[in-house]
Amino acid sequence: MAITGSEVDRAIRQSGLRRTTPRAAVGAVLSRAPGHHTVGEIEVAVARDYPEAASIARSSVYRALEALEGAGLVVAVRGAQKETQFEWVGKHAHHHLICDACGLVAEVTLHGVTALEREARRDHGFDACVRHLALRGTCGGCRADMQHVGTGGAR
Amino acid sequence: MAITGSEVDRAIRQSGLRRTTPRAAVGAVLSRAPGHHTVGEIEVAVARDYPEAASIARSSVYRALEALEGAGLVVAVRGAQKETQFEWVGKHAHHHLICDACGLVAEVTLHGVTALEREARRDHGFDACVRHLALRGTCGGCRADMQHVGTGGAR
DNA sequence: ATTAATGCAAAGCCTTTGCACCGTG
DNA sequence: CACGGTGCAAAGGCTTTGCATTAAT
Repeated sequence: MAITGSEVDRAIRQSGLRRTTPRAAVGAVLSRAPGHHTVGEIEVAVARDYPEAASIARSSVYRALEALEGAGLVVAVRGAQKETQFEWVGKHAHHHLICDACGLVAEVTLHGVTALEREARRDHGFDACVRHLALRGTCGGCRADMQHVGTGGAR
Repeated sequence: MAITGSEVDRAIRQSGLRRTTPRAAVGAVLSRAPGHHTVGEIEVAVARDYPEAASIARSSVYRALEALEGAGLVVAVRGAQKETQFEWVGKHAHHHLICDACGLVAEVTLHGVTALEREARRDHGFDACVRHLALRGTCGGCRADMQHVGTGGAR
């Protein structure tokens, strides 16, 4: 016990999940740090922020994330990198612009996504759930740089 | 050499890549079978369709896919499943609606995506490249079924 | 003839799983 | 008190990498 992130705790319980130390700690860490995080990062943050919780096994972090994801409190982002990344789901869905050149991750709101969901439902009878959407591409700065280099390879 | 997929061969060369047997075979197999394919499936298909090519190592399939992806001829889809899936990129970008309930994959065209790219560029100066977009959610049929079951879990 | 890609095999690494013990409801 | 979750450690499986050889330009 302990680790009373209050808000997070409530969210966990309201999802019908048992409030356990690993889940509370993982939830607290993620909710406090917006953005994408690997399991390793989460494990370190948990150990750092909750030394009292002593040892939270890595497998427990995985299982906690699985539970939280199932409850819709966390989204898993399986991107280009091998390691899956996780992110706390805030009030409203938001979106990320990930630059393949410099790795920059901009957090923005794309209104077009709503239109997209509507289109899927109206034209295809599909109930899309876009809790999180990441668009890959090139940010303005890097695009300018590429002009200098010339024939940039791919990736 | 051999395996003259003509069209695929040309695409490979025009991308500035060397046309090698593994690349040509992998490209031919993918271009002939629309949809997502795992490395294992591709390996089997290559061995089946090109017995003449004798042995194409699995690592070569991986490297060929990496090269083709870098050239923009193939897209990698890292979804919920552990195995990465690959797909040949046809003329126009298309989109997939993946039902989390029944696994159905519908291939559709979402015009809203273009608007989304425009929005990213205009409002955020970001040059998004959406070659392939998969929307997860629930298809019409499964949504109807869920009414019966009641409190459906997630995933 | 150069330079890069392949094949083979072994290592890597993230993730999952089994089982006994402990915490939660 | 019963059930579900946790810890620990080992297994699992997809992917990557090193090096000598072979193919492509």
